Order: sequence, then structure tokens, then C-alpha cells
Amino acid sequence: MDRLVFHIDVNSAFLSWEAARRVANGEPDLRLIPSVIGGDPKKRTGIVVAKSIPAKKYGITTGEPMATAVRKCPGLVSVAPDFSLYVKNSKAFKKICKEYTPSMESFSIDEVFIDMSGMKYIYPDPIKTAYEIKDRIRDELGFTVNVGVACNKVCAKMASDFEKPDKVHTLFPEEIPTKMWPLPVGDLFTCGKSSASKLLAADIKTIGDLANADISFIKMLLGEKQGEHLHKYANGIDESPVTEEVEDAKGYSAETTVEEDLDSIDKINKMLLAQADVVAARMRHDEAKCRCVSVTFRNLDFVTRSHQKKLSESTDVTEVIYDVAKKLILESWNGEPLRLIGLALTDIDREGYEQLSFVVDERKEKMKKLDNALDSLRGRFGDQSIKRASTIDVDKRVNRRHKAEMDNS
DNA sequence: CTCGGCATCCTAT
DNA sequence: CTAACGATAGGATGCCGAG
Repeated sequence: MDRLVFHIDVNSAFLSWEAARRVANGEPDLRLIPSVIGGDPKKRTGIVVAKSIPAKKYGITTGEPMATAVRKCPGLVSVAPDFSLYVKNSKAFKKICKEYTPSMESFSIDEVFIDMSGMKYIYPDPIKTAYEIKDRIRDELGFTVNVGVACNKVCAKMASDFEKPDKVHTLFPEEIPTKMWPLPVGDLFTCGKSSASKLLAADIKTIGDLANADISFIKMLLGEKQGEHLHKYANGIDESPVTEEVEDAKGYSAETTVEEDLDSIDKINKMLLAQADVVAARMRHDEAKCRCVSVTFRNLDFVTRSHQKKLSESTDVTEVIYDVAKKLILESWNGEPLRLIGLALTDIDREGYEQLSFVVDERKEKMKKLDNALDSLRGRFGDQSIKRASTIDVDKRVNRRHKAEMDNS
């Protein structure tokens, strides 16, 4: 039995949400002028996160440095991101989507899949329902979405990416050759830069070329998994279910591009402590521990390296994590200046109770109490309220925006 | 030969 | 003139050494 899946995607989400707020305040509509959401163009970390359609006409692309965007369009209006606004809008948008079926998967802050297969009797006309959802979001919330209607997630996602904004598109099996196959192969979901260039080198230019190519040849080109996936996607095949449950995190990480290069072990360690503090607190909030710590760093030539270590025992103690991180950087950093430093905790352990040992490690218990005290203060006053004295001077460089702020009410 | 550990690459929003 | 450029997460892959 064929499924019925919708993919609902907010058009230029961050920019639309900022624009909708301004319009509600009687201010001009950012969507009608060349505008972007992005960082400070004077800082090297400033990139374009979202763009208006007029900005796109100047050749401005998502992800490009703010400085080049301004060069392409001197009058460009740029607005700094406001994450709390996005969380509010995201929730409102998902609430409407969820009214149509119990089976909704949050794919990102601005995208959902909904499974409408079981809704045939309540919503007998899928296209009409798709239009209704789209129009309700526009009229009630003040921003537009695209809806893709298909038999599986990949086709629904490809369909929602057709003409924008404020559109409903279908991609049913019989439409695949005409609507999807003519597209450049790089437009296929999960066909990124690397896969696209390998395929192009083999003269596979369109999704149709890929769909009709020999599967074992594609696997040879792209590797076993990626080859299999892309070949199936190109043929419109995707069995993956729409899943409501939010999966537990498999890792916690923080990385920071610094404004001033890190050229001493001291500066690096301060960053690592600030990151250990933030990332371990997030992990503890989820009642998780990690068994692996890794550091990542990037030099001025953009060469990125990483070094990791598996622990003999899982931990959630900031101090332990920081100690391992210091050791890792000591073992792997060659002294060259760095533009980025990061800390990741993986190999997550969610087994409830830790084993009681006969010998209680007093030091460990004390550190744990300190962490708990810090966590509860953070819980009450927010992440910013408490800092270790030694990290205060680097703290403003640490980006504390994280998933916990995004998810969950 | 298989497996775990590790470094790196790829992809997404 | 070029290339320049985020944070976070998950998965894949290739290599190496141990058993």
C-alpha cells in the first residue's frame, strides 16, 4: 500500500520570520528588498544564514561570507540572527502541521514531514489539504511555506524544493521522469559537492542519468552506502518511515571560530575550559555521560585536525573532560596559530545508575557536587549567569547557542 | 580475518 | 587576482594494530 507523505518547508525561514515580525510592527517587508540574516561583516565569522529572493538575484548565496555579499550588493540590508524568535515561530508552525495527523517528524527548525497515509477518510483530497495547511500558515502566522506531496520522504522533500515560495507540488511515481529526472544531479537530496563532482566526472549530469545508470558502477564511484542511497533516491525509492520520536543525542559538541588567533597553550586551554563547561552541562541536563572526548582545531590555512581519546570509564564531570581535552591538545597541537577550536563528547552512555564502588572517590564526589551546584544555578538563571573566573575573558567568544534552546518548550 | 579505535571526509540545516 | 566562510550533528570510510 502506497504511503502519503507531506514535506513542509518554511521559505527562507530566518528571513521570513524576521520579516513577519517587522511587518506586524508596521515596518517594511524585508522579503521585498535585497536583505539577509547574517553575522557582522567586519568579523571573519560573519556568514549569510538566510537571504531574500531579491538578494538572491544579486548572486548572494547562503553560507557565503557577509563581506562578499555586501560587495555583490552594496545596499544590502543585513539583520543579526535572533534565535528566540525562530524558536517561537518554529513551534507555531509545527503546531499547525501537527493538527492534520499524529505522525509528524521534526526534521529541523523549519521543516517537518507528516505522514498522511492513515488520513484518507478525514482528508480525502491530499492536494486540497496541502493547500489548506500552506494557506493557514500564511494567513495565521504571516510567513509562507512550500508543501511537497508524495509517497515517501525523499520525493516529498524534492517536491517541496521545486518552485518557491508559497507553493504546493506533487511528486508521485509517474511524475518522476518529467519532474525530477531533468534536474542537475547535485539537486538530489544528500548529493553534496563531493558526490556531484564524482558523478559529473563520469558524465552523469542529471538525476535521470543517475537513476538509469548501473548500480554497481555508482557504488564503485561513491562507495557502498552513498552509492546505494543515491541510486534509490534518483529512482524515487525511499522506505524510511516518518518517525515522531526524538532520538537521543549521540554526541555533544561545541566549536568556536575565534576573532583573534589562538597562539598560546594558555589561550587554547581557556577556550577548552569554557567549552567543556557548556558542553558537559548540556550532557548532564540529558542525564548522559560520555566515554570519548575529542578536540578539533583549524589553522589559518583552514586545515582541520582532530584528536580523540576513549576513556576507561564514562564521565559527566567537567573537570575530568577538561583534563582529557588539555592532554589531547598537548599531544596533537604543533604550536601554529589556530582560528578554530572545538570539543566534542561522544560514545554516550545513558545507563541510569553508575555502579557503586566500595571505595568512594571523594574528589570525584566533590567535583560532582560543584557541577550540580553550577547546573542548578544555570537552570534557574540561564547559561550566562555563572562562569568560571578563569574563562570570563574568553567567554564572549564562546557561542553558547545550542540545541537545548531550540528544542522543547 | 575481524574488530575496535582513530582520523578524516561527507552531508544536512 | 584568488579565496575568503558557522555551529552542530550523524554517518561513512579507510587504515592500523591486536587477538
